[in-house]
Amino acid sequence: MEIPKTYNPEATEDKWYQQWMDHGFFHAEPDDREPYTIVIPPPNVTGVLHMGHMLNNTIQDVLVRRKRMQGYNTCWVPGTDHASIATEAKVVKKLKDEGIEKSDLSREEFLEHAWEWKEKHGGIILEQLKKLGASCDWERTRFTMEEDLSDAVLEVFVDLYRKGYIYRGARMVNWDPQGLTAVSDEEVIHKEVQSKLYHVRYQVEGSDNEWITIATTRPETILGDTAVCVHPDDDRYKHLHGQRVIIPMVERSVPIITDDYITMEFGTGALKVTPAHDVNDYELGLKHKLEVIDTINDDGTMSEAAQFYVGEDRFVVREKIVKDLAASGHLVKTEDYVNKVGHSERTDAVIEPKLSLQWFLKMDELVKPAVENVMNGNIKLIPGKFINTYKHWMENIHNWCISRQLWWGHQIPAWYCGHPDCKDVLIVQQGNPESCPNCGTSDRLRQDEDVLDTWFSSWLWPISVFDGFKDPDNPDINYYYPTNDLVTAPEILFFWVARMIIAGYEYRDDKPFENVYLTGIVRDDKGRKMSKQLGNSPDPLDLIAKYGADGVRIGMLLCSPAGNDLLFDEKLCEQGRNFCNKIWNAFRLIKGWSVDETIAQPDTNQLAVSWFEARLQEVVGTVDDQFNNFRISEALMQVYRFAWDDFCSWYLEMIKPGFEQPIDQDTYNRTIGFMEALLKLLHPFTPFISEELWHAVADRSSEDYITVSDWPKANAFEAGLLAQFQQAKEVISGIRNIRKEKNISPKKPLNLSVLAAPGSSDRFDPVVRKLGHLEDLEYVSEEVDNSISFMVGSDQYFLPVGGTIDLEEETRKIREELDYTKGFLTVVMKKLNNPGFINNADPQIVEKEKQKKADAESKIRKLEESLVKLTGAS
RNA sequence: GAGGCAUUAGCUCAGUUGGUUUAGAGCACUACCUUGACAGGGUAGGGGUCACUGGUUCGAAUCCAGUAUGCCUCACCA
Repeated sequence: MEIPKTYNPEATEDKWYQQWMDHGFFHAEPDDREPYTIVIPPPNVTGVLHMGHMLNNTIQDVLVRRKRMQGYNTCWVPGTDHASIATEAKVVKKLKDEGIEKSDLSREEFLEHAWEWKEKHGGIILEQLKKLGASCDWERTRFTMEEDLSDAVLEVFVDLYRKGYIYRGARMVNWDPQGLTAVSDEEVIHKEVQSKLYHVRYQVEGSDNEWITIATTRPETILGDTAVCVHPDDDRYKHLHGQRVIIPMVERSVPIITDDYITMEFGTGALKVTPAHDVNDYELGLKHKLEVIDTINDDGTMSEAAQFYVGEDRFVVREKIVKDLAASGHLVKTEDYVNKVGHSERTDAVIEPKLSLQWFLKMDELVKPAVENVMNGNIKLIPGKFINTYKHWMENIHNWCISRQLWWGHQIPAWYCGHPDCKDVLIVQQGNPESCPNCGTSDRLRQDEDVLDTWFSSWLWPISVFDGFKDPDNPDINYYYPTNDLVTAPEILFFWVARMIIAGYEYRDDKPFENVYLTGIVRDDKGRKMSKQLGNSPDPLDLIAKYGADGVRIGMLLCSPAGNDLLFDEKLCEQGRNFCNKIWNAFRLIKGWSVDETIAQPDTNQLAVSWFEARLQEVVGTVDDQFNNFRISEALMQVYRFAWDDFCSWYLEMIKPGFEQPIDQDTYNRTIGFMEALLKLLHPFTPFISEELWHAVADRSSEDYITVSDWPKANAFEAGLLAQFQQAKEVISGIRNIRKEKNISPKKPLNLSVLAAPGSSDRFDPVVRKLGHLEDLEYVSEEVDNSISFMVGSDQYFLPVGGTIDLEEETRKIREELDYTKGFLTVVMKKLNNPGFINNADPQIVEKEKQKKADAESKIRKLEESLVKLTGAS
């Protein structure tokens, strides 16, 4: 049989994925088994796969595949998000590139383009997930803007409106002048910016030369000032209370007001008040009934009301106004200043606080069960450190601005009647109203132009994907909800996770999921976040082409402790690929053996099998524990070492027949069984190669796939066996060590003499013989002359190496070990001589220390004897 | 500005309620081996006053306080 020297992912991945699909292994329907359910964090419908998705979905797939093998009815629901602002921005840009302005299109025309774009690019990312091996139930793929899910969104809006949680009002919102929409507080990213603090003096009205100096970072808003505010207790300004000042350039007279909101120490202690363009100034304006002059247009240019530089961008105007103020003698000084400026998460434009009519959702009531059930552990965040962050956010939550001035999304189900008798009467309902309930006419009804925030649909995801709104008592929602695990990035803990929890309790009176596993952020090897702009993010599909999907999955998981950021390095994928090759070659070795059913099982093989059997049980137990604690990276490392060290380096070496010799039937069968168990443990991590080898290692029926095989169960095992083998391993290492030091060929036969301590086991002696390449192994009752010795535990081993022995060298080695052991004994004795230790420590611990003492003493005795012998001989 | 999290080998990390060798793993590194699975391999080895300073304790990488550095989240000081 010709087996290639290396594993070829290309030749296997698509083949198995197709077969899994053909067999419907990923599709789930409710039955009487226990369900295990994950809903995917829906990626942007027009997005492409990046490293974050790669990590996130690999983890989900690992969890799902293991549960599937454990016999759960697993359902991983995939889908995409319409991502209103991101997608709309892309479509606008695409149209612009074609010379079409959004403003030239009607809403309907624009949406046609948008749907066209969605049809063309939508779902690419889902196809990419298949390359990764994601075992989603593709028959359940959902999209947040498909009909059923849209209906759910509107239904929830109407319901919350009727419950009094949703209101419409004029408020200061975060305005994105590039996206031309309001965004929620959570979508504003505050960045530190090096800017200037300008000190500008305003003349007191009616005075000759009396001035008040304010400090501002935004001189362009001076044109909209409607007051100057000082602290009531500020002695510097007390004589000015009640007076008025003249705003430069626009020459407007405005009052000097007082408010204890002012920090006297900051700047000059005098604040210019621009109610239209600052959140705090707006509050001051309301309180002091100030005029509001909106000097900035939606697109960030100066408005007519500004009077100067109308139509020019606010940042250009800032420079110009500073020059004007300097020229007119109003600018007192300019200093460097670092402040935080809000930027739009989606467009990165500087956010402009703007007064506008928006829709809001009141959060204070809704949030209560969501806080409670995370705090009481009903929903677990993993790692737990995020609970603090969650709690803090939830307790300081603001009302959620849910309207967006966009077209791509769910249009708000609210109508206004333009009839003169009923100015702006509001109808909120699902579906077009036939007529105005107030005046009875229908021809002047118009729907609110805005759409809803994207998250206003995705917060319903765990319910809506199972049609829990359309049909709240259907078998799917009853069976799958609440789901089990959610795997996502901490970045969207508030945007999405918290809000899903809120919606879950509001609409199902139950949590949406039990565990939230928060992954880290993928960074490059220099710790920078991977991003398109930096160009430091490898294309996941390129990586898959280069290292195979399994290799990349291992690469991702090797560096992904839960909740910590991971520094991704392509070398890890290489390591993953090498590991796949290692497994592949183990298979090659086994398949290369010829089996002779007439030969009896040699002792070494019998021992190897019993040891490996025990070791397998131990590893399965450990891996299960790690999975249960979401320590996925560690579970992988455990399996990795089990495969590489235990299986390849020890087990296969033990049972390997001599060159061109056959192996006995028993051992061969057991080995195939072990290989199968190993492949099962590997399957969640490396689905493709494990499926490939599953079929290569034995003949399978047409329904027999590792994907649907049973996960190994951890059975009881003989712990003593593992300890005895450990001893044997150390003896073998000792022999190898001496060979190396003495330059003896690894395969030259040697004789080993053992001076055994009472109670030591000789069970693995056949293994020591074989792997130590021993001619003979004998037990002696006293030290052997002319040989080199080493100790393992309390047993002493002697190897006659022929030729002369370097006495000095041997003496030095023994002294070294003696010193170490004496040092060790000292540490142990310190504890045992300490009455506090004896009296306070757990008796079991004391017992262990006593045992350590006995062992060390016996070892010291033997070493000293050897030393006497050596020096005595010289 | 307020909270939170971290700091262990060159790198990435374990170290599970304080006591399992005078701290472990993977990768990287060094030396040697290499025609019978794998040079993408094997064997062995070097490498850490567990960030710093105090404290609690019979005993601290582990608990407490402070310092330093880094990261995250929240926040309306112009």
